[in-house]
Amino acid sequence: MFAIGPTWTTERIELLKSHFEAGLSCREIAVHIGVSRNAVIGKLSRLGLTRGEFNAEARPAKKERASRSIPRLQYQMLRTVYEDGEPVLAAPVISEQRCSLLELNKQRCRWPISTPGAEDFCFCGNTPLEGAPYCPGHTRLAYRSGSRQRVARG
DNA sequence: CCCTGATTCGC
DNA sequence: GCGAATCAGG
Repeated sequence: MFAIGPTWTTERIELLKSHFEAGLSCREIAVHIGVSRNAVIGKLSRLGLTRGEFNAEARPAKKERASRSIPRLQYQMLRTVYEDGEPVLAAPVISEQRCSLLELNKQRCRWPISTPGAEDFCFCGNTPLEGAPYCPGHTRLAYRSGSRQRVARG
């Protein structure tokens, strides 16, 4: 396949901004592009596209960060090493009704089927849940509630 | 308890 | 500059 050298290419950045402006969460953007959530946030911050960047201030140091203190960090790390042990993989959700942005409607799952450098920017287009922007399968992935997206299930 | 956003540090 | 780690809030 195509070996991706540079992490953030122009297409990747455009995709990042597109999804960011589309209202997608950093985690969703990350999983869509194929990078980590922090990578997306880091790049966004570097690009100056942070969502809380209205004023160039108003948030210097609300409570002062006591250097590298390790208060409740341990439990988070334990959770990570116990639960997470594998990278996030794309979901094998069957999207036969893929559609373009123009064809995207309320009756279409708006899951960005986009590849870094792909010419065919499409969406899932499946029937979404009531009140949900994604279809049941993608909703499960987008909002990993109840069970994590660990195992990929069709 | 889990997730999301933003900042900071290390490479 | 990129990514992971860390902190803080919802």
